[in-house]
Amino acid sequence: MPELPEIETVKLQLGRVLVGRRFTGVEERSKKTVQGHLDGLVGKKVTGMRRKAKVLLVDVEGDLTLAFHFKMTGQLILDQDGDGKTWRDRIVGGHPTEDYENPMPSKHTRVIFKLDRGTLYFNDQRMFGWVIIDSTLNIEHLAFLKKLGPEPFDIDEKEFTRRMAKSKKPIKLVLMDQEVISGVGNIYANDACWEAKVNPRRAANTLTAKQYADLYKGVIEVLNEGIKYGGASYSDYVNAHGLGGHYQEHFRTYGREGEECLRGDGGIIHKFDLGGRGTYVCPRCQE
DNA sequence: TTAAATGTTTAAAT
DNA sequence: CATTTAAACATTTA
Repeated sequence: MPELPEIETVKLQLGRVLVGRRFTGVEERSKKTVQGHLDGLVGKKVTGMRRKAKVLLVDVEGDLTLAFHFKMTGQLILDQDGDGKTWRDRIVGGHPTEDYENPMPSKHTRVIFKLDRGTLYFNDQRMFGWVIIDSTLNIEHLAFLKKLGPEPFDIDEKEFTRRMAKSKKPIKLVLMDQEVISGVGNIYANDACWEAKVNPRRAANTLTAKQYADLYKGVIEVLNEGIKYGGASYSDYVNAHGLGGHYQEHFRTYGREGEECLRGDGGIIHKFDLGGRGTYVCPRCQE
């Protein structure tokens, strides 16, 4: 489920307990998920957690770093007592599914990290996600990370405008282009456009100065709100566990097809396809 | 049975 | 070259 706020939530919640733990074993269940040699982790402690856009970085003793990309359906589950059975001792993050409370490992478990206390499971239903282990330096020089644009938080309105206005593509696609700015995916792009009263189809170089400014503020606002609410999830598993993920209750447009616009302007949220992704607009305030 | 799903890459078409 | 469209990756669920 991974957009920036969801990964940030995993970093914060998981980081609290994972930092300081020591790897005691690894099990690679899906070869295609992993790049590098995980066995180098055994005997080493986690020293820190970082995030670059939608990529989670776990720093480990000996100048090692693990990089996780959740893509559409990646999730991390830390089972703290290590029996894999009950969910009450778990810290879960990423794509919300029944696996949040199912016994671990499940059929979607791709990598198992055994710890001195507890077990960490990387699950990924659709197997688009990846885990890369390498030296910290090499991870930081990964092509994937190097080509990422800055996160919205790291640029000002002027730079945001400059970057957006370079393209004629629909503004929503430019928002989601990780090489222009990074961290914004489909949900937050939809909501940011609504915040700014901008039609997602509008050519990115044709917005008014006010619209660029509003869009910049909108992106920052929805991302910050996402982080504040602990990311988004479809199910209520996370809520039931008190482990975060309430942003879905605050979606502006995403998943609200047929519902009234939250501005109360009487518009009915309309869904259409843009660049192959579900796109939601209020025809009243986003024209 | 068909469509769609919170990501990214690649190729082909315009 | 810039942009658009489609498909691919693999699986589940509505």
